[in-house]
Amino acid sequence: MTDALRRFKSEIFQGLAHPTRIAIVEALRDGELSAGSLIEKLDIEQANASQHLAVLRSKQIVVSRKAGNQVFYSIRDQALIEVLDILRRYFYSQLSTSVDMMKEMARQGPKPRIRMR
Amino acid sequence: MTDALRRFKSEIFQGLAHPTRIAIVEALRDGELSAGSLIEKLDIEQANASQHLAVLRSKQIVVSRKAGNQVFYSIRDQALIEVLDILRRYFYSQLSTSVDMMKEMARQGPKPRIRMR
DNA sequence: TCAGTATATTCGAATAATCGAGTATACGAA
DNA sequence: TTCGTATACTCGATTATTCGAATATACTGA
Repeated sequence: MTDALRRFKSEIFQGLAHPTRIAIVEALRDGELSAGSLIEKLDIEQANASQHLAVLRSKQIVVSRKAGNQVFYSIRDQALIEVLDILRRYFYSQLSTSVDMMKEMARQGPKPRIRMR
Repeated sequence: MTDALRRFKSEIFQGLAHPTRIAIVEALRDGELSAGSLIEKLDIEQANASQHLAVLRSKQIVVSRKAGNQVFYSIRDQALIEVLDILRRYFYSQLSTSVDMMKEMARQGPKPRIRMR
């Protein structure tokens, strides 16, 4: 049983292990949004959004509701928001002492990946 | 800054996105352990353990301390334990209502990948 | 120095994740 | 039915993760 629990947790973590998917979950924090609203709000490709939403669905992180020809997504459990909040605090507490963070962020720069706003 | 925060979170999640690494973090819950103790306790290959520990180190999830011949690992921040606890509660609350969980768990057993929607 | 123990790293193969482009499906309105 | 919109899925290429095996490094004690 413990093993199943660990697999379950790792699936949740895997589901959240991408910046875009975190952005999606955070965007849903205050309530459901249609896939289209998410795409617009996050400025991502439609196909990409759909793929990430499929991942979130498969890990049971979000649930979807169909209304007419749109699909509304919402977070399945508030616990996940709690988790993100804990990590936000963790991030800032680390920031004050950790210069390694700079390394981590710089690692993103040199390669063709451009981001970093 | 929001972007960096999301990348940070996703790195943490990625670091925890493997059952073995979750087992390691849980084993460290009550205090530091040497790499050897972890290997024995979790019954995993030495090289594999070392690789997973390297991941956890690179994501700043654990810190290591060298003492003579051995290396002791501990969790960098209690926040991560909190996160695991939240997910444990989440798991059990889902269990009572979610039959999909069984599918998820069954998927882990035999080799053939079933694709269900 | 050498031998033994503890841990880390490298290698190569297998698997999985990711992306954009293209295509398919579902729905509402005409 | 057909059209237009919203969303999902498939494909192929690229990159990342994972594993065990082998090797390397670091430390201790003789």
